[in-house]
Amino acid sequence: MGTTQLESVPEPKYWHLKTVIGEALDSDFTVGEILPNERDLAARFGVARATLRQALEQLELEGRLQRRRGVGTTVAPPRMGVDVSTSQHEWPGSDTDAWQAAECTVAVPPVAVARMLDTDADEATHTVRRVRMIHGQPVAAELLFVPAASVPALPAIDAPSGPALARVVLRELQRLGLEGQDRAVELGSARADDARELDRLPGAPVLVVTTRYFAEGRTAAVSVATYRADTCRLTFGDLGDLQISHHDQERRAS
Amino acid sequence: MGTTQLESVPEPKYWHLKTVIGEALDSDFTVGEILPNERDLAARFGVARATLRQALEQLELEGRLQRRRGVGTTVAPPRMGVDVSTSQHEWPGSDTDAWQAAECTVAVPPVAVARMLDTDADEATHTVRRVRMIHGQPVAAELLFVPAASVPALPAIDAPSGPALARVVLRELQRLGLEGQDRAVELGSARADDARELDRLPGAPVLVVTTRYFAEGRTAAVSVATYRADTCRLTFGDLGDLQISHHDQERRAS
DNA sequence: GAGTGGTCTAGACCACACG
DNA sequence: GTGTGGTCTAGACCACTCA
Repeated sequence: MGTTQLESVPEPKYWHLKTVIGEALDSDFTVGEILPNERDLAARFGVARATLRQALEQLELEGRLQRRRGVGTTVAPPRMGVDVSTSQHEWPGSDTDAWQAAECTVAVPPVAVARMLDTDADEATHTVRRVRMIHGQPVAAELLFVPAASVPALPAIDAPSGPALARVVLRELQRLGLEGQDRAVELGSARADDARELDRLPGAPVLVVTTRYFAEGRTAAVSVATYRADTCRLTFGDLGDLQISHHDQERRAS
Repeated sequence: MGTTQLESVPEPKYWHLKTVIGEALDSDFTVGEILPNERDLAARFGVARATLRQALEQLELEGRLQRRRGVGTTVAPPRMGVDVSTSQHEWPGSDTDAWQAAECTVAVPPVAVARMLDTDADEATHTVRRVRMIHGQPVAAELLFVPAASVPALPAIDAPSGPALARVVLRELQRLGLEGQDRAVELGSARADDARELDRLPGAPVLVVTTRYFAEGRTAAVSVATYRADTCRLTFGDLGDLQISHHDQERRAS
């Protein structure tokens, strides 16, 4: 009868920990500040390190913490709004926007992409690989699949390769025009190559944005872009500028 | 010199496990089939159960497995495409679509929502709570915040409450018309109440869709909908019908 | 009650960053 | 080298489902 809280529904420890630490982040820490290391924190809360880590993982998933091996755990800035809806009739990366370091090879796309492009399952396409940078940070890694049929002028000059070829392919797409697009978003985990470019570990949670581009009455290209789920809030429209921190939601009045 | 694989860059065990099991799912299992239990699987692969679980967690995150306490682990069906872009000038849930079990209270919204609504931080709004069902399964739990200013006809008849009031509020919104909307998607983890309605454990990964509805030149309502990240692929446009399994992406030709 | 996944522990060693 | 987070182990107990 000493305790004020009946334990009829025992909340998991890591869940309670997450709440406690989350509140501490709001009140006692500022963005960029370094937390005590995991062994100290675990001792301080009287739990095993694995349990403490479970709580930190959740907070990292929600974009509130950033952990780097060999460095430490820091308080993450609010997620940035990343606009994913280009104007309906313009190819992204047109001029001086945030896509960088294009590379281009010829490869057979995954069957799901081939299906969208309506090409044969083993037909190779131009495959542009590029990274989207914001504030000097990589936020997305993209593969853009462009069937030969969409860039008919190309085969004549297959001399350039790598970045040079990528630029040529993108320029040809501009000339093609764009009639519309289609999008889907789902949760995934970063492949090893994407993880490297996004400065994360393999398996890190990412938002996979699949875009179908239409031109001349058919699917002219398909893009698969993986966005860092921890740092990005994908926006469609003008919502991007707003300062939203979703965890505010936690404490709402009844 | 007996091994064919040089271990210069030792891949984590759970990562390798995930790949192996993932391939087995493609070749040896069918949707809905039950996997051996975790203790058996761990023994079979010669790893600790915690390591095996790390691999299963990743596969579940990618929507390829479904685990239920007391039951077992089953092969998940491909994610379903859920259309999130209602026609630009129509409120969702208009007539016979997939939103259900509306409830309505009056509550102070989280400050992030109040900011979008341009209401005072402590001003209460009508708060409609409903669940989106597809194929008999709950896929999303939504909170719709409607300031009193958006439904001026209401205060006169505040007699009904609960589901009845919810329907009245939604009907009033229809009358208001809709000029446009705005959306953002980010990764989150399910709060306890959402988790219950989505038939998941608290903390389960969800895609949080924040929508701003415009009418009469201002923000008429804000919706915060949490979609099950394991079973849903959010679509914007017509992409929803396509049969995409994203993990096809894994094995692409070089 | 038997069997499942979920939580938790107390260790150990490894890969990496930084001074 | 020292300190950090990342991986891994071999157990234990709990909450849940179902026959």
